[in-house]
Amino acid sequence: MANMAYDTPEMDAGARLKAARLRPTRQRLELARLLFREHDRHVTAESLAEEGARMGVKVSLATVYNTLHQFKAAGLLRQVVVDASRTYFDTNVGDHQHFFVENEGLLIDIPGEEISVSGVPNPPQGLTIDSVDVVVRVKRN
Amino acid sequence: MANMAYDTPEMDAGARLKAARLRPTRQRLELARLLFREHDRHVTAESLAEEGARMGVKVSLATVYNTLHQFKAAGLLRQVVVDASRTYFDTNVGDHQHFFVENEGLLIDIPGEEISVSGVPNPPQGLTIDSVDVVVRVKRN
DNA sequence: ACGCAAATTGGAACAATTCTAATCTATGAG
DNA sequence: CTCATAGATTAGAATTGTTCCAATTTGCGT
Ligand SMILES: [Mn+2]
Ligand SMILES: [Mn+2]
Ligand SMILES: [Zn+2]
Ligand SMILES: [Zn+2]
Repeated sequence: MANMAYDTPEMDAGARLKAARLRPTRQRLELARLLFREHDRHVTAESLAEEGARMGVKVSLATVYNTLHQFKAAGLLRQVVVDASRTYFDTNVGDHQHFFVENEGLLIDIPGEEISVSGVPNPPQGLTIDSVDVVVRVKRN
Repeated sequence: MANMAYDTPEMDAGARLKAARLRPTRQRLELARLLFREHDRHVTAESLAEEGARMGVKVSLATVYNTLHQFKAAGLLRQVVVDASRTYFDTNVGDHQHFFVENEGLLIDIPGEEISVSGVPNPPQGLTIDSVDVVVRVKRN
């Protein structure tokens, strides 16, 4: 077997779950296949559930929520906060930022190398930086 | 009368509403007084409603929501998206960014002069930049 | 195969927000 | 001033996204 990165898009769903120490249940396998079929997907619980339904995957909405949170906890997904009423999950866990198309609820990646934030002051005493998130809000002309 | 900026914190609630072309109702006046009493406040509808209740201001929650949105539309407040389950409003409408203390739901201002974002690529065709928002997520040690 | 911890599920519960339709009020025309 | 009316407020219902719950099912080590 060729040398392979720990977590690659071409890694199959089973291996992914194993690496994350999550039981490879039918639901998790099928959701992982949907999620990691392509790169850089941005989904909400609802959108993923719908996609599952369309693809004939039988999973309850509760399980979609559970799975997204478990994948996030396992580092397979990251959560992106751009909208006060919906939670987005991102299959791209690397360093990058986002354009957010307000009226469409669409997220577009900005590679981490392109963008940079400088001059972030030290946080107040007793606080440690977790992440620096940039959201470029854009509107369709 | 001394020369005065268009929208200053020391401006009284009535003048503020007049400048924003909003009828100076009792509720709007009282909420404006609470909001602009100090600089740089970050409130949620719930927190402002509670504060009102504490201060003996009689306003319904529906009106708090209406008022926050109207103030925002009038440019008196800006909305800050940092949490997927709550909407924050900011009395500081100038250029600045935020620390967000995750578990406490607390927002802390970062002056706009200190922080700077560079390398934002041009948005995809047909999209125009609305704002560039930086959220530095921090955790209590 | 069995037993059991872990996972799934439908539906109830929740929390934040918006909506509705009835009532009240600021305002400006007369 | 008085009044008519457009605009504002309100209680409570409705909606939405998400979490919780208790019952059932399933993956997996023995
Ligand atoms: Mn502020
Ligand atoms: Mn919600
Ligand atoms: Zn992304
Ligand atoms: Zn602020």
